[in-house]
Amino acid sequence: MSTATNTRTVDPLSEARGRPLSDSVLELLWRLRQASRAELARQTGLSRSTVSEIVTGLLATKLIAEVGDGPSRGGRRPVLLAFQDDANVILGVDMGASHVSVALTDLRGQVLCWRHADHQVRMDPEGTTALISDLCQECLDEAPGAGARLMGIGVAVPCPVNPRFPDRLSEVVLPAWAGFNLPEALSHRFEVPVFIDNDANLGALAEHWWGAGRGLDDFAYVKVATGVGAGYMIRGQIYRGATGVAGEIGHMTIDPAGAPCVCGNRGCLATFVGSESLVDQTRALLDSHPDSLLAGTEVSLRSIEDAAIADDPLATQVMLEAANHLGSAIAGVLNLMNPGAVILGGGLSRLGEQLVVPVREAVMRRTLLSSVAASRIEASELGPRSIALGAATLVLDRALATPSLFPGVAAA
Amino acid sequence: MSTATNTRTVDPLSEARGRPLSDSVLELLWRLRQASRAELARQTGLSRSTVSEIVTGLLATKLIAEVGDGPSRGGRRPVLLAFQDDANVILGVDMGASHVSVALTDLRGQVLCWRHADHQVRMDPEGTTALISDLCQECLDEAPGAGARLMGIGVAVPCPVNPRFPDRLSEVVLPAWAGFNLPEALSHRFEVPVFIDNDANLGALAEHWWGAGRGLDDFAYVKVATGVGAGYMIRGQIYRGATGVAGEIGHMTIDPAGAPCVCGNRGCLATFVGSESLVDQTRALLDSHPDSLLAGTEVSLRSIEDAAIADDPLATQVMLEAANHLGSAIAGVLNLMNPGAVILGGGLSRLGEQLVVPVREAVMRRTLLSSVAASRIEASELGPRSIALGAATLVLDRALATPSLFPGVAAA
DNA sequence: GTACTTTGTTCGCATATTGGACAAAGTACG
DNA sequence: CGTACTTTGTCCAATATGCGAACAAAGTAC
Repeated sequence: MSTATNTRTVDPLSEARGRPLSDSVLELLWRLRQASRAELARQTGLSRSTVSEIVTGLLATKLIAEVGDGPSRGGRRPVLLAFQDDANVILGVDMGASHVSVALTDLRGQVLCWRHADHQVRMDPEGTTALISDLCQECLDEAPGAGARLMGIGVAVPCPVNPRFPDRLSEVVLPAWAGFNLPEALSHRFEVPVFIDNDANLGALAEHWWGAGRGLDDFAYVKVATGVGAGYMIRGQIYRGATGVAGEIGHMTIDPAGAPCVCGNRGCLATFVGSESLVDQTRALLDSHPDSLLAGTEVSLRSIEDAAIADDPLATQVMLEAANHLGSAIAGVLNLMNPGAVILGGGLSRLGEQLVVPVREAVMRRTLLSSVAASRIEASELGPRSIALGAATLVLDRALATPSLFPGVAAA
Repeated sequence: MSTATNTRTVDPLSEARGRPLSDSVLELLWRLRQASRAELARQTGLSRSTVSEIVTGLLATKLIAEVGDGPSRGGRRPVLLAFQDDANVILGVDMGASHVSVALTDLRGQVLCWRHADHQVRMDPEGTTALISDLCQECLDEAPGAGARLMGIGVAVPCPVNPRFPDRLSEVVLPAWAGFNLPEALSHRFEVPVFIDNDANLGALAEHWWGAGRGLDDFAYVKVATGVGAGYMIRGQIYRGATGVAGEIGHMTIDPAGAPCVCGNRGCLATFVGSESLVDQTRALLDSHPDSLLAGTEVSLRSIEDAAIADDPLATQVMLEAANHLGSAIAGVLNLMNPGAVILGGGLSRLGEQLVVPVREAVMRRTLLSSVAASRIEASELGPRSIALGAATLVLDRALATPSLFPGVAAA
């Protein structure tokens, strides 16, 4: 009774089985973009008659449309059906520790509108919720007719999400948010279902659909920004662990003799590559690099990244060390989980190959098992918008798996 | 054309979807052991008429039987149906680096017959295959009528298994076995389907069905014996990674300044807790412990375990150090994967709490994230037979998910 | 122009499952 | 006891889903 009607849990595991085959037609057409009924029949294994019937139903929803004839394959020319990417829009919210971003996307992950604001999210649930609502509304207002076509909102949060209680944000990471129900607030305001998940998980989801993880059902996404976190795709689905805290790579022990960490341990990855640590390291080295681009400036993670991109020797050195430590942790991920790829995201991935190459080298130094060492290690293809995009994709993902989530599609 | 008809791949991912609901009746009755048709209808959500029809079919296969009336729930007394655990038998083969064990089980994981033989498996595919065949035959001969009721053979191998080519054993770990097709040989000899998987994976499966992992859909099993390996249950299924080598925990770096490992790296877990390392450590300490139980004996992993169980100070010290290093690696597993439990198996788990308690302490020292540190860490409940049992369970697992594998059940 | 191919629809059929009716067998209680 | 209600298991008609065959429309190949 207390949960809002429109707020959805993250992963309805119970419905994994017994999904009607007919649902896969829509998903397939989404993937193919365009196809004839006959082609859909061939690829789904359904009969042409069955596909015809399903297509008739989908045409009524306006999610697909007939768009003329295709080329003949030696007989009558097929009627092409096309998935209508603009039939609906989705809002994706990236709530960071100190910023909020909102993306309005179509059903192909195209960003139609983008809003970003710096805000101290951690301490201010009410203000943040109001800000998110405003940014969402701005996006909807900017795109003509978007309000009426909105099908859902996805939210990425910078803390673990327990799949069993997706509405409650972790009191450990965000104590001020205890008892505050962001999804319900958004669901009430915009009257659409709201889905929520951890930011690294949604980065992985975005890469799986649109980026370097396309075609891979098992890979890891490592987000290196203010903090470090990992998200996993396992068998094509986000993996959250038993209690939703899988991917806490930031507190892996890299060096038992390292510096103490806020978590109470020593030598955690976060103590080497967290933004605070990188800024400190940079400041300490400034004396011996008086001609660095960073000399005399207010050093921040972003300014270090920029300097490294500009080939500043000091910043490059800091990044190389960070890459080395990242490599140690990633070697552990490879040994334990054997992902098909490791995709590096977050602010540091702006460095591209400048980051990836030394990480690869560090991994090689730590894993000589040939099969493991062959794993792909790559930078994100999606850039800073990947988290908000992933949040929107969460909604799309659920809807294509369960078409009754689309407005206008009758529930099975 | 080249694959044997009866050799099955490990995990037919493709058939995950569209499984007929009727199949779940058998699985449910297996879980419940006894239930009436009405009870099955309530729990599956199917109508009583449907369940009745399905039950009629299953009765004909002798997999289930009517076993009298149950207590009334306020009306007519229900006819109890019982799963017939002895309707079929399964052979589980544990092929280690230097031993072979075979278990004959019923459909409830009960070991009906057990055979064990030491053998240098690594270099001798032909001899090992013959030995396995003989041990299997002995088990079948010992149990009356077992030969006719055999439904399948599961095989655990001490190397990674690529799900896409389950028949080919890793040339890296077992070079002499390259091109040798063990499953095909067994399938031809016994004329039943043969399933194969890695030993740690099957240890995890056994714990999931019969041991400390019951009721947990996400946990890790760590096998500490001659080598160290991990098997994962993820969402109730074995997880093998992108290329089947997930769980290579033995080559995780514990200490970057540690001793060199055969893998070319330094400070791997295997260099601390592998049998060779433990034997070496023990020998080195023998001088300073002249009154140890191990003094003057041929030290082996097994004798160290025995001595530790007998509270020998030297052996205890070696085990404590091993537990400490194991804890480091397990802390990494907890941080990365957030399993619901970590179950310790293999020879060292004979120590029980003597091993588990120091491992827990070491983990606590390395993971202070409250949610992670709360993870259960336990010793295997199944003992040395767990791997062979898991191999047999692999067959049972597949058959309950796909009843047409049971002899006598018509294919859908 | 003729023979073959491909597409999409229509229609009858097979299969799985449901829901209602019903008889058998029980309980609850005056 | 007898009556009213419950539960169980079966039978049967109704329904939904998907398939295959047949067919007309539209195209290609030569």
